[in-house]
Amino acid sequence: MESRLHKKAPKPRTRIQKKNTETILDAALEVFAQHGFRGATLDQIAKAAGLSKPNLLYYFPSKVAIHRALMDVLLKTWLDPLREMDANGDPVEEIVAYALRKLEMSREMPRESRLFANEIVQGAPNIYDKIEGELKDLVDEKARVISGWIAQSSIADIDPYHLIFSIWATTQHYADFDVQIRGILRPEEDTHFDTARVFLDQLYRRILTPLN
Amino acid sequence: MESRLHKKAPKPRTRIQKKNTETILDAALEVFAQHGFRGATLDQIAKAAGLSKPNLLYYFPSKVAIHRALMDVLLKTWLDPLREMDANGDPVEEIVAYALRKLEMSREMPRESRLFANEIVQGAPNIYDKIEGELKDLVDEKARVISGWIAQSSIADIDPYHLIFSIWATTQHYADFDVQIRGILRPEEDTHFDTARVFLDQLYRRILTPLN
DNA sequence: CCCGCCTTTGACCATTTGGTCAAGACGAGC
DNA sequence: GCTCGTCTTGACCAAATGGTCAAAGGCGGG
Repeated sequence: MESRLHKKAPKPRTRIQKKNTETILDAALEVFAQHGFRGATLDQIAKAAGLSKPNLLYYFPSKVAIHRALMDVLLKTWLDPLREMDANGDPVEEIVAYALRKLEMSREMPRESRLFANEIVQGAPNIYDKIEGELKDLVDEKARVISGWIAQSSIADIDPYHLIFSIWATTQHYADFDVQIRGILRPEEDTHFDTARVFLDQLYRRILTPLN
Repeated sequence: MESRLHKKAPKPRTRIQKKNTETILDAALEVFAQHGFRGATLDQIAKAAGLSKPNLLYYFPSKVAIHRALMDVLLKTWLDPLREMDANGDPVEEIVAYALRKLEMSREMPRESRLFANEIVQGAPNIYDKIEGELKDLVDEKARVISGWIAQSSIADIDPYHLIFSIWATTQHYADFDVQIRGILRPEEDTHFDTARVFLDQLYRRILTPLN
């Protein structure tokens, strides 16, 4: 029962606590994603959450605490698509599916993507330990899987790490640089995500399929 | 002589003015790139420039003026590699060379890349007009060139816009997400840029080369 | 209906921040 | 070495910002 061994004990007891912490985190996501940590203010978050500033600080001890809570939840969500990549599946399909899953995340969760982008661009001051830790571990593991596929000639011979980086880059780009893309394509609705899906499917299929 | 028609008249008259405005812009680049516009402070910039805060404001009327001056210079530099893409050159080589040129920029000018990234991620509040303007125009023009190459079967049939986006994404990623990449690869020196060059060369060559 | 606890907030505080100002330092031409 | 315009800065200001606190509001169990 006592899982107090973990540093984080986010235990919303009452339902009102649960509701409010969620409201706050959602508002914080919105604001942090748009302005970055230093650029965001408690007043903005409070207003977005529909609560008073002292009330925010009743649920979270400080601004950084809100940000940290957000990043903790985020990193897990963020890595899930990569975790799902199955060493026993069809190699090309697994990697392509991973890329398309990430693209889908850019469409569905652009705020989370931008929050992450802000944090990394500014030097990852709050999550560098996690990058060196669980992120690196997961990537190393999956890079090994990909290397295995290459060794058995199931996919073309390419650097697994740079492959993963390119998937991150090309998919997250559609969330992080959204304004730029919309400024250039001027898409009706989100049609550019459909054309992006076709493009990325084609791209990764072509580089991965072995030449023979 | 009187080029007063242009809104911007950055005319450093004396050499000391020229030197100081340059010093300030360099310091501002450093600070804005790391903290974003709102996260950066005049004191930080002043300290980085080795000048007093009032002295900054002697050369630039305000914080936003510094940022604007920086973005003005930057956008031109940023688009140069794409401008150089020659409609009369060898299609595959032209595009691959463009990608590698952009990668080189990520290596040589990471601060500029991150400044740009910060601005776009946060919704491009200060340069949206330029995105819709000269950036879109240039991209449209080059997309037409690429479409021409596709029509004459010089390269494979892929969406020109998404191709350009993917080049931006995969190359700028090495500057913008630098900490993440270093956290994962732990490269000695900048060796990962060399492996990235090989990877991207291979990648774009393979998707562009027509199947036949 | 009342008690005690969870929740909410107006008023307040210290610090930071963008920006001003007036006075002083400096430097090039005479 | 004097003068005038350029350059530099310490002191200052008003607004914004992260955070505190005491008091009040609300709500469930007896």
